[in-house]
Amino acid sequence: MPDKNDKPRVRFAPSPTGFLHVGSARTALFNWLYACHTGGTYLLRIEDTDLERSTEDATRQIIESLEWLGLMSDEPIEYQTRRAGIHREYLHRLLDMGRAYRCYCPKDKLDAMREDARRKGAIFAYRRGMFSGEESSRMEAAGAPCVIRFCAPEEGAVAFDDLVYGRIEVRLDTIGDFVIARGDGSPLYNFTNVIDDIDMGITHICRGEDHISNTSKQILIYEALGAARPRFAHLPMILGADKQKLSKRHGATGVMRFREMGILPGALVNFLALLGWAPSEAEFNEVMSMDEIIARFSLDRINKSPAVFDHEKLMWMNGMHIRRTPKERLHALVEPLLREQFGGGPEGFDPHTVVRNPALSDGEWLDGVIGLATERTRTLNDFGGILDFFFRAPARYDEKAVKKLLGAPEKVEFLRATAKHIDDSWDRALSSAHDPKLESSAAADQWCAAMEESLRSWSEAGGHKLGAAAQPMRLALTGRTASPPLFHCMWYLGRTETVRRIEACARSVSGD
RNA sequence: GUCCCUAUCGUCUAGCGGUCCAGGACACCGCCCUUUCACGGCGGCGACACGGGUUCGAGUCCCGUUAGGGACGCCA
Repeated sequence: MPDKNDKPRVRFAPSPTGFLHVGSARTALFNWLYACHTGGTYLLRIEDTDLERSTEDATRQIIESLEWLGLMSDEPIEYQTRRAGIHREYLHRLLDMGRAYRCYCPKDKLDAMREDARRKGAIFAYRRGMFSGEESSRMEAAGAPCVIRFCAPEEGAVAFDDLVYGRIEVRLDTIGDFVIARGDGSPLYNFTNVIDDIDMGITHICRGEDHISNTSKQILIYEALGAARPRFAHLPMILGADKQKLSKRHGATGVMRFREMGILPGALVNFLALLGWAPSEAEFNEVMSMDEIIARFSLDRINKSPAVFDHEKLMWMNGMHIRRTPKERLHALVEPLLREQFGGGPEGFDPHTVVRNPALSDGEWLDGVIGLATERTRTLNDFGGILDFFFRAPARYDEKAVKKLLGAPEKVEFLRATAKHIDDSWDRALSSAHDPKLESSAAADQWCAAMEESLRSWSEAGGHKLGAAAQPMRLALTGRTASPPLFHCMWYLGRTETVRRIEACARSVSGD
């Protein structure tokens, strides 16, 4: 029996200063995938030590986003502000060991030194002793506020083997005595992050590439404390179309925005997983479920180069996921959207505004209609636009199409004759779909096939191709030249409404 | 400016010294299926940033150049 103790423990540690960004979501995802693949544990830690910028609202939104993506913590969520005792304890330990010290150097002096160094093209690394004269002692005696700095070694180098980037080495003379606690005593990121990772037993740290330069500082703290350092895996950045780091400027970047756009969480996860990572198969189906991704995932196949977020590909992938979603699930997702757009109470759509085939139950009808749109969508929000004519008769007809398809009186006459034929043969087509054992959608298919055959032979007998009859009818029924399959539209609209719409269109076009 | 990192089709990527006149996916363009749109199928367009090495042989290793990104906080 494998021991949970030798399994990886990973965490996602967002700071609640705004909504969950897709870049952060991708970091959370990779941690989660690694934990799932290895049978390890995935934790969530809210890094809210920056009281100025952290908000409860952001915390709530981040958790909501993670829940939606299915990336929730295996253990209760940790909040850094509730761990202050631990931070204090370690801070004193470093102070007692002489690996940290109080620094009274005023901010303006610091700024001047930084500016000076930059002008000379040098690295600014603050060192203990740079401000320790009389003034410093006086301030200390007066109990002035001071920051606490980590006492960093000055010679040699820190190195670590990044699981993605390989060996990274940084000279120690580029790292100064960095601040680990503010003037008010509250601890800072580079410190709390390390302490919490030690305390929570984190074995692998997977985070954005922008943290590479923090890593060497953090390793120094691990070493000062004699703690085992975790393995690091840095993820390449996600870029916008302009190749700049993805930000609000690039439009939708918040995870919840994608939900509003009608993106499926599984599609976003799938898309994000493939940004900077690819399975080992040379050729593979890019459309994958979470389980398929987990099974293939490994850190050593993560790319080093940054990736541009391709919105078009996300849309394509979302369409693929919509088509893979089981009927019932899709119905549950789409029905509220249709209801919102076309009205109707909790009991169903208002029968006075939605005229439909009375032979079908509410459920059969909605399932059927949603099924007609499914392969035509890229987002959940597309359903309404494709199916609108089922919920209300066309208010006007595509002008160019009217001119082309119904521009002559004889064409309008032919449309009227077509309506009559549909009306006359409706029930005959129905008899072929009579088998009560047939599922509703199969019955619909049979009726459609029968009706198509009927209309085909009728129009061919009159010297017309099927399309000559079908296209004007599509226009009459939907107001457009593009729609789901015509006979299915007729079937779900029902006999009365189909005939009514065709006549209404003929009247409207001929101006009487 | 300094430090770190990166560099294959427009985009996401496969490639871990010969099997690559570079493979797949999105997008785009044709054709097929077809009553329209879509789905699906088939085909096309399209890349190893540049220059030096190393090697019998380099997209693959090394060094430069160039370009891009990140970090240089009492933010995380």
